Amino acid sequence: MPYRRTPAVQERLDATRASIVEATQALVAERGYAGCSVALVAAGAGVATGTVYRHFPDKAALFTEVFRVATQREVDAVAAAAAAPGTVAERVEACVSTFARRALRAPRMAYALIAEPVDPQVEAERLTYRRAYRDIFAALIDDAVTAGHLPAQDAQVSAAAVVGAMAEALVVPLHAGAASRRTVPELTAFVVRSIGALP
Amino acid sequence: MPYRRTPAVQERLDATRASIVEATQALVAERGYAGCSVALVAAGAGVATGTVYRHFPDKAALFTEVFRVATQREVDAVAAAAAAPGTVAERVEACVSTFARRALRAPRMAYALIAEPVDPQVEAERLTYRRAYRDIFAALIDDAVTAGHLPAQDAQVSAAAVVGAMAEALVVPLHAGAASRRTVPELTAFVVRSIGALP
DNA sequence: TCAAGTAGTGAACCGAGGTTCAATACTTGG
DNA sequence: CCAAGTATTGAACCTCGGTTCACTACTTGA
Repeated sequence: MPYRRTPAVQERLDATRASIVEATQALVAERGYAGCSVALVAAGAGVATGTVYRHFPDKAALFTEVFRVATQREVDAVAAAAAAPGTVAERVEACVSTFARRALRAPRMAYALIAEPVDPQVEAERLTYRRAYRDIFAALIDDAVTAGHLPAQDAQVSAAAVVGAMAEALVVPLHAGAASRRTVPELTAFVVRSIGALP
Repeated sequence: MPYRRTPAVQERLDATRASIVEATQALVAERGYAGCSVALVAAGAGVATGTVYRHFPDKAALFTEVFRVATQREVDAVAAAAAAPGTVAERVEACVSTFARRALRAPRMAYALIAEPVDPQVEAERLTYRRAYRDIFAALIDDAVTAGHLPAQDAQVSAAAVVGAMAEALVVPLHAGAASRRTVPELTAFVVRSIGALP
């Protein structure tokens, strides 16, 4: 009975796969999707280009996974902020400032996740995650409207608009490399007003 | 004294150029940038591919011009709405509904202008036009704040957020092909609230 | 040590689509 | 009609980065 894939080997395989993902993340964070060839990824991970294809069917799949992992981290952070106790305004403020501060702390990566042109497969993933953000805000808004803390409104539309407002208000600062000190509080105030909450 | 470029010839050249631009617009409106090869553009304009390159240095230049013309039309429409007399709320409402209605009337084109992945040169143009939209709203907000009709706020941030809100709230409807009847009024209400205007 | 089988390699391959250019068809003033 | 110059053509070219695959190096249990 010859070769079997032992736990030790599996572990090494997993480590290689992880290092590929890691190298890709690092490259995206440094130069965005644009400057991210498979050859560069492989070099970054210390493997041959062919090895990348033993772990991912194609480049899009690799990028999709990297995008998914990075974005899920952000979504989780915002969801945690939304789950904290407090008034609607406080919770929304927490969400917005969490999102904005994290984005501004890693501007190149944030730009890649939010706005950089990507191929259609990754773009589809981006839509999925925008929906995840939207759902967080929609739930918050829906509850507050039901409880009478917010004026009647279509939570889906409001939530989508909030997500767009956050993204757009940060695109220019992300390009510039840093936001003015006032951007985050201004944006949170904007969002609080937009859903009709009292500060 | 042989060949000179006579007015008649110049007219024909201009017409060819225009038909190339027109064919590109039609193609983008129909299938987006993704399904828009130079060969297809040439076929649509009834010329050979080489002819396209006698009018534009490269594909990106052609696309940039098409994008610019199409977007300028939209910006002008919104600017006209902003210039109409009325309260801040009324004028902002007019801007938002103008933008939204026009987008929903030509969803594929609107998606191409607002959100479809494009190559970096066209993306740069997109940023320029987002800034144009932003400037319209920023001027409106600035004036109203100065006049005491709106609470103090950073007009640049608010305006950027408004633009993002409009874009994002429409992306899903544009993908779906049509918006719910409520989307436009909900969005206008959102924007009016967001800048602190009284309806 | 060995046979069976898998992971890793990286140079070569490849396709799609933008771009070029030699050849052709026109246009112009005389 | 002609010479000089221009517009048009479209098949061939080129590029470039994703993908493949024959080959090598390992790993495994007996």
